[in-house]
Amino acid sequence: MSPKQWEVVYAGRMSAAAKQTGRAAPRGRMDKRQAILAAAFDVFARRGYAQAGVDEVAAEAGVAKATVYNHFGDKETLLREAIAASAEEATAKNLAAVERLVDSGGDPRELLEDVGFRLIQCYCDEQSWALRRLLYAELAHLPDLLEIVQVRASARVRQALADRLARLALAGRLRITDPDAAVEQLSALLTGPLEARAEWGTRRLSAAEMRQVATAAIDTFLHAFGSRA
Amino acid sequence: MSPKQWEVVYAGRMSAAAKQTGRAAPRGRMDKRQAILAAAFDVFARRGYAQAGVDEVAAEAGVAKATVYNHFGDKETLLREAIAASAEEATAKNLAAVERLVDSGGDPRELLEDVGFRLIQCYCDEQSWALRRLLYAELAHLPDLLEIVQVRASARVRQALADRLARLALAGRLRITDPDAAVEQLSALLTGPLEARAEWGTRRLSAAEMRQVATAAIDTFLHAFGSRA
DNA sequence: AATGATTTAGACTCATCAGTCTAGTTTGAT
DNA sequence: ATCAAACTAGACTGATGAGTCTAAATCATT
Repeated sequence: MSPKQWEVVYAGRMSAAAKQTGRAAPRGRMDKRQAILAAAFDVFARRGYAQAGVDEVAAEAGVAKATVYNHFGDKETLLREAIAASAEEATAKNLAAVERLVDSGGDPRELLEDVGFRLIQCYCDEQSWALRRLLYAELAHLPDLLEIVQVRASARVRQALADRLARLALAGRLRITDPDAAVEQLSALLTGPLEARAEWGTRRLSAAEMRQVATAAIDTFLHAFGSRA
Repeated sequence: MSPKQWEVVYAGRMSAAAKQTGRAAPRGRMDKRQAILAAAFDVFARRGYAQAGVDEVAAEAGVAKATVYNHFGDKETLLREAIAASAEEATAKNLAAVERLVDSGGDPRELLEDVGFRLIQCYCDEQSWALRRLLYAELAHLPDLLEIVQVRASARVRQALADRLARLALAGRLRITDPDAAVEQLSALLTGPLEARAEWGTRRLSAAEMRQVATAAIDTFLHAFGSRA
């Protein structure tokens, strides 16, 4: 990649970060910064925040420890930024799945099963499990992590899903009075069974098993919210 | 309490622990042991495993640090035992709720809503959130915690619930083919919405809100599994 | 009262690790 | 080619905390 292109990425991220958080603008070269964030997330996810050493992150990022401190100031900020970046990434994938929820005239069951399956795939992604683990783990002493993930990830996906369900209801494909309540039930049905089945993220699920969970979830959902119930 | 009574408790716990884990028998006086376990869980839950100091646990238990080591050998064992004890306690409460699920001839909706509400109350207990947080947090580097909680807590409650649902189905109050699948859907509907609503355990839910979640869950559940669907 | 096990306060060792500092090297832009 | 900013290796400090040890005190039992 040429220097010009890096600049574009750099400027893009800077303005986004500035708008959203008002934090001091990141300094230093962008490729290093990205590498550090990725390494930090991996190491934190693998070892836990307290057990992870900044030296270790630096080593995995192929960077000197001082560079980490030059970019992020301290370990806590590094965690926050790594989590925020990872959450952003995961959200994008989730939104892409929700976007497929458009009425194409066919049986809504098939459509919902497809989108449900895709959402389950997102949820079962290794990084996704790691993100939730990290969040749960550090929530007690870094309560502001919640805001990062809830506002910038979870709430956005729910909002998008509610919008799509509302449109399907308006088109007569579903019988929904409160789209938010419907989303609440749907996402519970989709993700609830995964905790136990995937053994809280320690076991990989086969595509078949994920499909099965999606089918069961949509079946129950349609009994409650389908138009020809 | 008299010394005799302590002996009884002591022996009881020893044999149970020996059967289940094969760990070395606990030594020392039982009241101290209990106090340490309770304090350890509190401190670990409040600060996280790595951030918690054994000195801190000892202080909160009103005990010398050496006593902690005399009872549990090291910090990791202390965590395991504290989690196991807490999980046992939580399971007992859950099972008590499930036990109320008996056909009394009336509308099954009311019955299910009552039991659902009670299960939600258990789930939203401060200690219950702390337990899940701790579990999630340390699962990555102590995988055997999963077995403790899954086998001795989660699975037992699901089993009991499946049994009760099967009896209701047999009595014609529900239309269920696979009780395990029904339990999976039901518990997803009951607990799924709580994560977001309780902001992952950082916010206390009102009884009214818990009731509302229970009502919505049972409503959806009965659309799918009620006999006069 | 005697005894053996348990508990206690607190000092102590040793390892780990966040964060700093230094002195020299690389890099990108002009 | 030059310059300033970014990067590097690695030594260093200071704090924290797990686990041990000791000598005295307390407890339960006989």
